[in-house]
Amino acid sequence: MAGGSREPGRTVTSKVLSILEAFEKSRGALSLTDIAEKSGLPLSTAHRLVNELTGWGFLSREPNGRYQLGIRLWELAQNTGRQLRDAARPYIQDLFSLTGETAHLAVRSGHEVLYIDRVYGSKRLPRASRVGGRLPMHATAVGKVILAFEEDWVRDAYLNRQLERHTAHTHVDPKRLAAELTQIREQGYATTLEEVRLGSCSIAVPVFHTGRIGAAIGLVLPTSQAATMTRHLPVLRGIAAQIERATARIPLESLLGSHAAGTE
Amino acid sequence: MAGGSREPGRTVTSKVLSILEAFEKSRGALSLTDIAEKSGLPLSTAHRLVNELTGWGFLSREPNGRYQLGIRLWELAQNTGRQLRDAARPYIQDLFSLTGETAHLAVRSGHEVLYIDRVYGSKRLPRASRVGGRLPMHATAVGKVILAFEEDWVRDAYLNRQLERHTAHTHVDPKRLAAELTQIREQGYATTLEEVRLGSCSIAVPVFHTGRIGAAIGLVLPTSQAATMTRHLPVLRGIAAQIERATARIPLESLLGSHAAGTE
DNA sequence: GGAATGACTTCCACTGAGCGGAAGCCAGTT
DNA sequence: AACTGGCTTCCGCTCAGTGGAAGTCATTCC
Repeated sequence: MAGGSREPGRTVTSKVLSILEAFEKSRGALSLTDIAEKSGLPLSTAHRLVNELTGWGFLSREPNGRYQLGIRLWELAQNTGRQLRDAARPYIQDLFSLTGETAHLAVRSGHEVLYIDRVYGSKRLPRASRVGGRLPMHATAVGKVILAFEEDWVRDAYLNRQLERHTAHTHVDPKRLAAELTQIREQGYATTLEEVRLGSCSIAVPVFHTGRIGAAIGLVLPTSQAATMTRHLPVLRGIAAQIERATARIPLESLLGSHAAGTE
Repeated sequence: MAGGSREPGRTVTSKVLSILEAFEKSRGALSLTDIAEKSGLPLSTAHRLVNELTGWGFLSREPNGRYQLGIRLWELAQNTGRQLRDAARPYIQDLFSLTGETAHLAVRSGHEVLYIDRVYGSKRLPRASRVGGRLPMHATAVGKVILAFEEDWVRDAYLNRQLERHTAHTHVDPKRLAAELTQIREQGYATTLEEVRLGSCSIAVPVFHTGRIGAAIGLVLPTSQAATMTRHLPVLRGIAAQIERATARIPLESLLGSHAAGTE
């Protein structure tokens, strides 16, 4: 039957999930053709699956014919990690109101920091991070502080990889980074200075859970405030302590559902 | 061979999605057996699919062997409706800081209100609503205000259904509800008094987009404040205007991706 | 201790759901 | 009127998916 590009061995499940993931790679709505391309599926296969997903509300179709992730997906996903987000949210808000700066809550996911929550003001700011987004650990204050307090093997594994450079200021030398992490562990907080993006710096402190590092909270500020950002340390530490208290009674697994679902 | 409960005609996609939806019906982690039961699949089929979903990070397995929705799902879903949430978030925060009361942003989804965002303080409060959660429109202030300003056919369709009663105070008489909606349209805000849950009341105002009702913002307060809750109206209206301004340039579809993916 | 229970995992031969090339359709565009 | 690009439908072949049954592994109970 004339060859064809049939790629046997691919499960239906993997096709469905590829379709959903196609939307991660690109902002905004996708046409059927885009989806087929990004997910590596023949057009007619994509068509059939996309239709079914739309029927279930996992995709939605805009008036112009393009597709978007559906609200059903979002609704479902709200259950994920809710314990941590819900418990920590008011404190992250306090952190923002007390400092007036963009405040973050992040955890480790594989070799990256995953931003769980973020509270910010209405002034427009250049946003490198976003809720649900990932950044490398060595370039962010939340990442560094998590890495610093992680178990040795996690830190060692991390430092053995090629460290991505974001700006000229990113610390990518494993030796120097290791030394920096030691210092962070001693002083109890981490900072960055234009290591993800020019114009902004950040400071973060650890949040512990059952004796282990669980998450980190941090602030992002314009570089102009770099010299004085340690003035926020008392607030950061106070809020971290409150989050620790609020989450202490929640079993670790149900905080994020064993959050090592690391991409990469 | 020999009968068996094979249910032909069921697509793989539907099985995968049923598994994901199984987690909506029940708080917390599920065992494989639970999943199989809730999704109506034979155990071995569920096992295979669950394994694959876990591999992709759409489910995660806790140390105790139970499954949870995975972070991957949550990450993906953050893209949904981000435009509206991100644009409105700072204003909802202001609404909370200015009033000190739990603040909500909600849209209509089918015949229900869907809570898009929620800002609250650290004091423990009985929470009827949650982000990603749904409530009937006639029992909530945000719901009533959306219904009041919706197109006639939406309102008529709604009133033609059996209206669910949550407490003794829920307004379930279609005639009286219709009159109430007219009044809401005239006065420009809606209130409830213990209509979802005893002990709390609420007030909400509409948020328009391109001339149509797009969303609603509201406050939930303890019943003790019911008599004076209209004092928050100026703030509510001011914030609504700001959200309208902030979202005006965003095309309607990309706000939530044509949000009528209504369950029910 | 060992049998019984409950929950998960693996196996494997049958089969229909899924497949996808090709043809059809429908707006725009030239 | 021919062309183009993107979506939708069709349909016979075939392999991914299936799920009953048997195997494994804790835990509980006698």
